[in-house]
Amino acid sequence: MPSRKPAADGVDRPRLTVMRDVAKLAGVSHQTVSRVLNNHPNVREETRARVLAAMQSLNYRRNLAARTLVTRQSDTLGIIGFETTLFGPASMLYGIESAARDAGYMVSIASVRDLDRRQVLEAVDRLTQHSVDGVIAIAPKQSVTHALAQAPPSLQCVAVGGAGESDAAPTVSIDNALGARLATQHLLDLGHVTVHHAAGPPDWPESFERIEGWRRTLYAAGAVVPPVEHGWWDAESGYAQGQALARDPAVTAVFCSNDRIALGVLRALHEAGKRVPYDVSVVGFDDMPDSGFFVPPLTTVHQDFGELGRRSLGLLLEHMTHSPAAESQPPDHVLVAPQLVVRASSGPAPAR
Amino acid sequence: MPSRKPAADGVDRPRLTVMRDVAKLAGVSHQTVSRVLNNHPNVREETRARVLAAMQSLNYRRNLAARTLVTRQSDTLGIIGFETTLFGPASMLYGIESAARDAGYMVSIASVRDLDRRQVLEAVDRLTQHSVDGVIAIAPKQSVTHALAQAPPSLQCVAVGGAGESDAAPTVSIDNALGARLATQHLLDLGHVTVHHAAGPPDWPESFERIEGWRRTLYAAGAVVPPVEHGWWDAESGYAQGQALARDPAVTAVFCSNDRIALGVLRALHEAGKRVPYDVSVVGFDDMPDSGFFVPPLTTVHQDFGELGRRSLGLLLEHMTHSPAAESQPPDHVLVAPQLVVRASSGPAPAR
DNA sequence: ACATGGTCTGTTAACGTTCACAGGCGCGAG
DNA sequence: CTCGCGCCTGTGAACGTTAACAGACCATGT
Repeated sequence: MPSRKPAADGVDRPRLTVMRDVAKLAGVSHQTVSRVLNNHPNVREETRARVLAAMQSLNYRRNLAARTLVTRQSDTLGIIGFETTLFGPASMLYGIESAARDAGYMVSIASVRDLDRRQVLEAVDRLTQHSVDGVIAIAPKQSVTHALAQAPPSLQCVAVGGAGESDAAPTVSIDNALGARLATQHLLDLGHVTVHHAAGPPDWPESFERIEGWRRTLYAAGAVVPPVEHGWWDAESGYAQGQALARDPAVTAVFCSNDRIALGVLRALHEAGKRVPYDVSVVGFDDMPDSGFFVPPLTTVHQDFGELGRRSLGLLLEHMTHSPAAESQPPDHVLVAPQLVVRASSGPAPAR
Repeated sequence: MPSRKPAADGVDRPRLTVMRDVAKLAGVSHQTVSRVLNNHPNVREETRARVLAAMQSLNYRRNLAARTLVTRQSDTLGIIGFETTLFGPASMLYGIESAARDAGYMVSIASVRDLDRRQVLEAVDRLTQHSVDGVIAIAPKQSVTHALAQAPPSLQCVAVGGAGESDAAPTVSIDNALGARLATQHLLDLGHVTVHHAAGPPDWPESFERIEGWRRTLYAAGAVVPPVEHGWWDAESGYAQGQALARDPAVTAVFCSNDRIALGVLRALHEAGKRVPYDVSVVGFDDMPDSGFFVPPLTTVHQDFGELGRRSLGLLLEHMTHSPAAESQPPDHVLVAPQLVVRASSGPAPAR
């Protein structure tokens, strides 16, 4: 691995202030400064104050690299990101980062373009080299958690968002099945005979679990389960699926696997002359910031991505503290409950 | 500053493999291993191969903390992020990160909740402590670039997205005035007598520059410049502005400061019975992934956030290499040109 | 008076790299 | 043959912090 970055021209060496400088000014040894810095109990109050004052006046910052070298702790967490330009992942990222900051950690991010094992392991490797203390993977597919299992065992990893259960790593995710049930039941309760589904990609657990939740709800209600079309997560795919649904007069209610798909479906229905919600009801999933301003405002399943991020951080920290103790028991899984947000896009089934 | 993170229980010390181990196995000195690692020219080919093989078989990874300690280079860049859950900032973040990876850098992120000087400086401080080699600030407001000027002079900073010119730091941003001109001129060319504007927050340079670009274009065309309402960047604000605009029969064309505002305007117009584009034309700014699936598909100004991220990284790297040389000349500013994307939401002015 | 133990502080040795320097070796020129 | 000058390699000392240990000091109980 050649290092092709601009070599720091060794011309300027500002000689930053270090512990010894502080120590000299405060008239103590560098070790005492260290003790003050690390809140050791056995420092006389007056000494501590003197050291603190010296640090202040010299504008001293401790050198984390040196600290990391000896403690093998970097106070840095790694995040493996995927599709972080989208609202969901971006929000999780943000949630993780703010929670991490509050806990005194820095976060480094390693994005992957695809979720294959090679790229994920490479990301883990880069993070490991930068000696992160733990890793959170924004991992919407099983392949990631599997890859994570191959990470050095000393490195604690947790997966967030997507793949529910997994014996490879602890996970935090939305209760997708519950969300799907809420949406579907809501539509059934409105009198719709059945509910169609505009799904996401079939190999994504998030999509799969929503399909299952939808299917089971229909089944439990004795409703027929219409065939499901698969697509991608975007409005374009929703538009295509929506066009097909609009052609079928039996369709009075559509549950979409996310809000972007719903946006496409809304447009397709509109162009086909179907009025929402009078002719067809539409429900989404995610509750993106502007979903309340679609035409009409979208009924959807709200998921709290920030909470997801915070919970995953909590779980990681927990595992980092007593890792060897909990070695025996299987990794735990946190499920966060989503909430139905009813707006104008869903209404009573049209009279027949 | 107390450190309240879980203390690493010093029970397990796996004693990772270090240079000395590799050296011993290859029958050379640790220094030769270092040379191989850093691609120094003066290593016999055969020796290099032996060392490489030893590294391979021991699965050696170099300890970056130690390296950072002595070289004062961490191969890590810092990003100061703001509102990173939104599409624009999130995309820039991603663009920066991928470009950084290609250049051999890791990125650490420090989000700020608000853009006041204190928080920005605190973010810089956290990044400095983790000894980043440079900083890119996603800085939509002047206050950030000003704060950046207070950063330790040894730390190279660039600002991206938003505030155009600034003598405090080099910047990379979209040519907002140009974008506004493209949008406004497009509507004028369609025969609209004038163009109204649904603006963003007045104290954001991005918003301000778009207003100016819009205003100047109208002025140059001899069109009257309608009063402008200010709002936030979201659909809710667009909706409110849209309701007011819908009441005014003179309004036949609206240029919105971003796509989310446009979404709200579209809804307001729709609810007021105005048909887009037959009664009123609407143009947005950003070209978010799903803007092509609004009802109707949105004509908008496309900005390439990823490119913005990449360019800012390039600029930063450039400044890091020959920083003392370019000391004298003022910081440079890169402007990226946006592009008009014509879709269905804009059309000829209605006959009167 | 003397051991005992607690509190506070200083000394020395890691941690794993890179840098500066010093050598050994071979080869062509004097 | 010897000198000098390239290559290639090894030795020692940083870098700035924390960990381990030892010592000084003070109070307390016998």
